[in-house]
Amino acid sequence: MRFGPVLPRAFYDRPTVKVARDLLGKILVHGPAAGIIVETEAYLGGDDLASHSARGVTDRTRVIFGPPGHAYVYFIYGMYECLNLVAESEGLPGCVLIRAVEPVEGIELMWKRRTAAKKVEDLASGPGKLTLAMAITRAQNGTDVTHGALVVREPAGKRHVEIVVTPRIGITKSSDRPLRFVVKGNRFVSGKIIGPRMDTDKISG
DNA sequence: GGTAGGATGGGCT
DNA sequence: GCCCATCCTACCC
Repeated sequence: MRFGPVLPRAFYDRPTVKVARDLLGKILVHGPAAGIIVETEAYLGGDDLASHSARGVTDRTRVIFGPPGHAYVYFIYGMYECLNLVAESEGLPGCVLIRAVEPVEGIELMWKRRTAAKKVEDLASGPGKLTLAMAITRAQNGTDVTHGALVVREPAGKRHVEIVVTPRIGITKSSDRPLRFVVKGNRFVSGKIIGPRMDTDKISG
């Protein structure tokens, strides 16, 4: 087997910030396509007004309040879809937006799916780009990511990842919180600017 | 190297 | 009717 075991539900059944940090370096797999997760954002419950869950349970947000280890895929700006992984115990909101992966398998397929990409770094360096590259759509909304075609695996060999913490991208509400997590120095992250570095030790949860 | 503006449609008030 | 957890192109240094 090319990668390690699939992450179990217990991995996701924890505080959202911990799940977001620990997902860095793990392998997102969808069928023949796979990539190393290099950038995530945490969307919390409580007073996090940037979260889709902030206005309560609706048809769209139901999955965020459901059991951990499921995919929340939403449609944005009339054109794109974004992948989240649900954290926290059932009944509590919390999810992790996957913002970028470093392609490792099915790269030829990704080139076909991402006709606008000019270099490898463009294939999946953004939440809308990676769903295109990996063919993840709203068809996967609500699916269980602890088994099946869409899963997250441990990497083949464990290695330490250094994490940079910044504010989240593209939001206006609750925009000052240190809830974006990036693999330090990785060139497959979204955008050109990593953003202001914040104090990792101040993260709680 | 950089950025401004448009595409495009679902969710919610 | 307004607001988006975005991306791409055109255009300008």
